[in-house]
Amino acid sequence: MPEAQQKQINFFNDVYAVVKLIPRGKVTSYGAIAAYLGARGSARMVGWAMNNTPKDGNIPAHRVINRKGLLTGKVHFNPPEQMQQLLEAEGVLVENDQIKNFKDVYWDPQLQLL
DNA sequence: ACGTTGACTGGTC
DNA sequence: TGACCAGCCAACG
Repeated sequence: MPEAQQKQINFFNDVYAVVKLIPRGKVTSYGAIAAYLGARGSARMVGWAMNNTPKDGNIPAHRVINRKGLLTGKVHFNPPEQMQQLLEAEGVLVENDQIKNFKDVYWDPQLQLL
């Protein structure tokens, strides 16, 4: 396997690992994950990684949103409505593709270190 | 090789 | 929060 590809897969795995650590009923942002991994590039890489999220892995991608609490990635779900549906099922209030109690449900990966 | 694009973010107004 | 801009890096045509 090419070295570059291996490196990218490791980055993906890190992203997935952090996403899996997000407690039920909580959400976090792409930037927070990027920062936790050492800001390797930028938050866009996290979004790119999510775009390659393996469907067969138990990745709660619906818990990853942008800094404004907006469900920017809902269109990448199948179907898109499922993202909000999953969040609401966990107790996260969503309205108009946006987290209502964003501050309350926000979870910072850094807390995982404690 | 270059320009565009994107599940982003932080600063400014 | 909204709009606009710049920085960011890999993928794609």
